[in-house]
Parts: sequence; structure tokens; C-alpha cells
Amino acid sequence: MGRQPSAKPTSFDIAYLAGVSQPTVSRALRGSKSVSAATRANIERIARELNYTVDKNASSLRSQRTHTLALLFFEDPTPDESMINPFFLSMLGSITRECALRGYDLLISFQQMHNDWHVAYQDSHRSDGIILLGYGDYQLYLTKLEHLVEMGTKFVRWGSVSDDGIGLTVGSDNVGAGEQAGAHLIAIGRRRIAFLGDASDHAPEFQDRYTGLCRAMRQADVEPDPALQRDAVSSEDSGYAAAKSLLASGKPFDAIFAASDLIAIGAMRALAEAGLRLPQDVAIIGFDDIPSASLTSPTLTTVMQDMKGAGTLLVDALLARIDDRPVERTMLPARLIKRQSTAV
Amino acid sequence: MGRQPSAKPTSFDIAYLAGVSQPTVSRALRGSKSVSAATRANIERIARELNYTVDKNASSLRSQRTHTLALLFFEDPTPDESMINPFFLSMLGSITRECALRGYDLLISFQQMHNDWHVAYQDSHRSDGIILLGYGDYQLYLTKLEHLVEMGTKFVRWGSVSDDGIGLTVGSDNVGAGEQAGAHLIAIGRRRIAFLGDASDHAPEFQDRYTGLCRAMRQADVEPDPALQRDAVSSEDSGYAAAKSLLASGKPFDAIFAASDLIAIGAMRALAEAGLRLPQDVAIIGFDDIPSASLTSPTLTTVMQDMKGAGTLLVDALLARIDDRPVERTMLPARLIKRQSTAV
DNA sequence: GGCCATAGGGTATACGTATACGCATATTAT
DNA sequence: ATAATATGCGTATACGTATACCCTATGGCC
Repeated sequence: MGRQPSAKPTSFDIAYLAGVSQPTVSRALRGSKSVSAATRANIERIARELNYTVDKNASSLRSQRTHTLALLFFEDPTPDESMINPFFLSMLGSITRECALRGYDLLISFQQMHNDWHVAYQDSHRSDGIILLGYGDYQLYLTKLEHLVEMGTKFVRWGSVSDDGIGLTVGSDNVGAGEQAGAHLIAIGRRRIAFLGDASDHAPEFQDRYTGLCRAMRQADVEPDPALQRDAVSSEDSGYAAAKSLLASGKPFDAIFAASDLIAIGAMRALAEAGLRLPQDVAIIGFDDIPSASLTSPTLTTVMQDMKGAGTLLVDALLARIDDRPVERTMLPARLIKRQSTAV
Repeated sequence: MGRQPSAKPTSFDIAYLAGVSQPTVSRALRGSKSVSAATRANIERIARELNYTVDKNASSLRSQRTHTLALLFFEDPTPDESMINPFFLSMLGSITRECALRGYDLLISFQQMHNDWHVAYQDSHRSDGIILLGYGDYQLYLTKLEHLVEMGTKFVRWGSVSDDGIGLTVGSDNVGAGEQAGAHLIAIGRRRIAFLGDASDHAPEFQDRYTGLCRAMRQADVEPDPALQRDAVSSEDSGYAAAKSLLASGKPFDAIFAASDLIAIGAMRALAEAGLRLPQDVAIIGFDDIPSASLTSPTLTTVMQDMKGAGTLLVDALLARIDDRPVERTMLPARLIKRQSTAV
């Protein structure tokens, strides 16, 4: 209780107590091999007794390495905050864990795409590298990414691995996942398969999923019908609208592959309102396996991404980049979770 | 493209270009009043042209202020990672936003309660203060909190405002919310109301909610039956088990107030399996308003906490504490969202 | 005209660590 | 035995900023 304020101990204090010089303390604690085992042990003991911790600021200033990563998450500038991509949280969990494991701190910041995030973190020596997550204006995104590359900033981003590839990208095997989904729908006898989700190059991940779907269909000698594709962003409302539009067109369809679970959930609402039975009249598959997917009725068949692996891979790739080690681009496998919405 | 690597500009570079000394640059950029308007404008212009940003490490080292907050989130050591409290994400959003607004960075870290998190952040000068979020072994928690207080560490925590109050606590009006829930159940004619959630002082928030429920019941001259209370942690499985135990007891009940939505969802599963009709046989209310709450069937009546307000308040309170400004403890109002599970 | 207050900004230095370099002593090679 | 390493550590200094202190010029006031 009545403990003295005890000014934070410095490496000088330890040096004094150990009868050595301050640099020796630094060397000992950082694991330099040019300090004897006995001296090191003694220094470590004293450090522990004093509850000494290296001053992060001084250390970073001198070494020019912060041992901190920054995670920038881009949110759509919508009023509805719950639209945050639901699997983000799991990824955040594995990213923080991986960072902790490697001795790195994690700075986090939610950003709007139009802000000047691309200058703030590297120049001010807050972090050694940046992880980019989320969506937004894709063209603006690419512009700023180019700027990062120019400045020599180290970064990784989550996204479509098969895109033009500015910088280093880590992502799921969206094409393969789309293919799995398509093959499953074909296997249960569906031929007129609709796709809900932006198929343009403004949303490379959605585009990849559509590509996979088409590939699976063609493999079964079914030609995808462009009239059965509707643009949608990842939200219930957008999915609802897209399905409405599809229904209004009068074009018959017996299955939907939605680019995200939120889109799928919105679409299910529209289908139910139209009096269609799921999955008898229309089978439906989502993407992400958000918690709600197992609560819809019928429960939603969907694609589960490897979020733990994603966090680990993002951090590993970024650290490799920071250390100028070579890093091969990797795609994470995704798995189809079959539930009632495709159970015939 | 072929831009020179251009070493990061320092305040000396600016000083040279502006024809002043380095300290003047520092003063100008930090808004000191002892620098003329003309000089300041000139310095700011040059700084902008050079894309200058203050080196965070040097600044923090010298001023002993990091302008960074640390967010420590305690997760239950369960294998299931999705158990992370669902409203955490919204709170995270508002916390980061509030930090950005105040010019603070946010460090985030997921912790197990048993780790030595209580020494790592303050001593190493990573952050000016700590926000504590989440659950875990409550007794261990209190011990470590006392340690923080002893060391003079600035922190705020999210939790029960009415508890013993080690340090500064910000939280919802859990008692009031429980009272609302109870009053609503009474209003629809229910008298035998069960409570699922730990009612001991190991989980003060849940305890508060139970207290509120009891208060509302007594107000209506209904004596709460302790036999209708079951301990549960915030998970579907736990809720399922608790409801099962309740059913097995044979004690009749016509309503359930669950301490969280996850508990409620698990309980609904158990009730459905028992062939009970919701809400005719048993009305049910949850807590948190997670996205899934509107997808259950029947949709779940629940309590919505003010998560945006929570983030703002946590940050504000912590900053006040850091600046040694007085800070009054505040409770955030919570709102009952009425859905089908209590619609008779 | 002498005095003081004030504005504006320079000088010197501290924050705590990490690293280049040098210098002994101990070890091995020849 | 002597030169060539290697080992273990001290000395000096740099990282980039913020602040205490000091100095000059100007203006107002009596």
C-alpha cells in the first residue's frame, strides 16, 4: 500500500547494481552472445527483482524498430455499424495472438478510405508495418496502395490473391470456394443458378467467387446466365434488394449463390416473402459462416474461411516482408458447410 | 516512381529551411503561444510540403506521454473462440473512433486473465492508460486490479458500476435494465420468472441484472423464487444446460430472463426440445441484442446496451483520469427491445 | 530617459536505449 | 615463445524531440 512511487528503473540502475556498464545490461537482455553467461544471469535476476521493463520508446528511437504492427480496418461509410464484416473479429483474435507470440504489439485503427491513413503510420515511426483489412472504394484503395509502395512502406492486405497484386496479398481461395459451392448445387440437381454479389473488378473477391461458380457450371456443361447475376454489397438490405430485382425479372432460377452470408440472409427474406420454399424451390448458399448462419430457417449452407490461419498468415507474411525475407503468396483453403438450405 | 528514398525529414530539416532553430519548430507545431503567427505559418507550410510527421518515439521519450491507450480484452480460456462477447466489436469501433478523435493511438491485446498483463503496459511506457474489457476469474481480476492501483497505473474498466469499485468503472445500468425486463414480463402476465446467469458476486453484472429482476417482481408483489435461478456463463451451451436443469427440476415457470443472448439462445433450444411453445408457454428475454437475436424463431426480446456511448465514455473517463481531472462514475442507460419471444 | 514586462526565439540538455569502436585479457596457432 | 584470434566488456555517441533557462529587442509607463 504505502509503496514509494519508486521511479521506473532504468538500465543504468541495473548496471549499477550488477557492477557493469549500461550497454552490457542492454546486450545481456537482448541476448547478445558477447556477454558471459554468469553476467547475463546476474543481470536478468536483478532486472526481474526490480520489475524492470525496457522502455519501448527509447528502444524504438534508438533501434528504429518499433516491434509494433498497425492494423487498419476500412469500414464502409454507412450509418449502420453492424455491417462490419462479421468474421473480422475472429481474424482480429488470431492476429493479436500471433503478434503476441512474436513479441509484437498491435495498433488498431478504423479508417475511412478517403482519409490520409497512408501517411500516418510509417512516417511517424509508430509501426514497422501495416495490415490492411476491409472494403471501400477499390480504385481509391489502389491509388493509395501505390503510394505506400513508393514510400517503401511494408504492408500486407487481405483480399483477392489473384488480382493485379499491388503489394503483398493474403486471402482465401475464393475461386476454389466458388467452385465447391457450384459443384454442390449442381450435385443436388440445380442448373439455373443465380449469383448475388458484385461481379466487377471493383470487388475482386466477389468476382473470384463468381468465377469459381461459373467454372463449376461449365464443368457440368451448364452455361452460366449473366441475366441471373445481380450486384450486391455485403449487407442484408443489399441482398434483399438484389433478390427482389431477380424475382421481378421473371427469369426462373432454382438456386442462389450469395457472395456473403449477409447477402444470403437478405435474399432469404425476399424469397420467403415471395412465397418460395427453401430449399425445394430455391437452394441457397452463402459465404463466411457467420454465427447467424446456423440460426436462419432453413439453416444456411455456407463457406467457412480459415480465419485463424488468415491472421497467422497475415502476420507472418508481414514480418517476413519487414525482415526482407522472401515471401510466397499463399491462398487459404475454404470449406463448404452443408446445412438445410441445400438439403433436398 | 523513381522517388529518392528521401530519409524521413526531422524537425532540424524544417528548422533549417525555415531559418529558425529546432525547438522553435517543435513549439510551433505543438501550438505554443510563444511563437509568432508568421513563423508558425511558415513552419507549418514547410512541414506539410516535406510530409513531415513528428517521430512518435522521440516525442514520447522526451515528454513521457505516449498519446496511446491500451485496450486489454480478457477472453475466457475456452476452445471456442466465437464466444467472444458479441457486442465487443461495436464497442471496439466506438473506442477506436473516440481515440482517433482525441489524437490517441490504440494498442490492443487479447489476454488470458492469468498472464502478467498488469505489468507490461505501463512500465514499458507503451501507453498512458489502460482500458480493461471482458470476463474471467473475477477474484484474480480484483487482485491484479489492486496491483494496478498500487503502481499508480491509470485505467478504466467495463463492468458493474455498483460493485466495490476498485479503480474506475464504466458500465450499463444493469439493475435498471433487469428491472425493465422484469416489469415487461410482469406486464404480460408472467409470475413464475426464472433467471439464467450467475447470481453470485463472481459475476457482478449478471448479479445486477438479477437484482433488477427481483426488484421489479417485488414491486408487483411477486416474491422471486431462488429455485428458479440457474448459474450460467455467457455461451449457448451453458444456457442450454441451465435450461435443461431447470426443466428437470419439475418446477413450473412461465418466463425466463437470461443474462445474455447467447444464454437465451441455448435455452430456447432446450425449451423447443422439450416441446414448449414460445412465448405462449414460456416467454423469454435475453441481453445484448446481438445480430442473431433478430434471427431466432421466435425473434428474441432483449436488452440493447449503448455501445457507442460506452466506448466514448470509457475513453473520456480514462483521459480524465490520465490528466488527473475529476471523473464522476456514470451509468449508461439500456433499452428493452420487444420482439416475438414476449409477444402474447 | 530609465524601468519593467512581454514577445519571440536561441542554447543547452535530458529522455533511456542500442550500437560502433576500442581495449584489455585469455586462448589458440605456429 | 610470439603472433593471431576470440571473448567480454567499457567508452562514446546517436536516435529526434521537448522543455528549462537565458537573452535580446520592443513597447509602455511614469
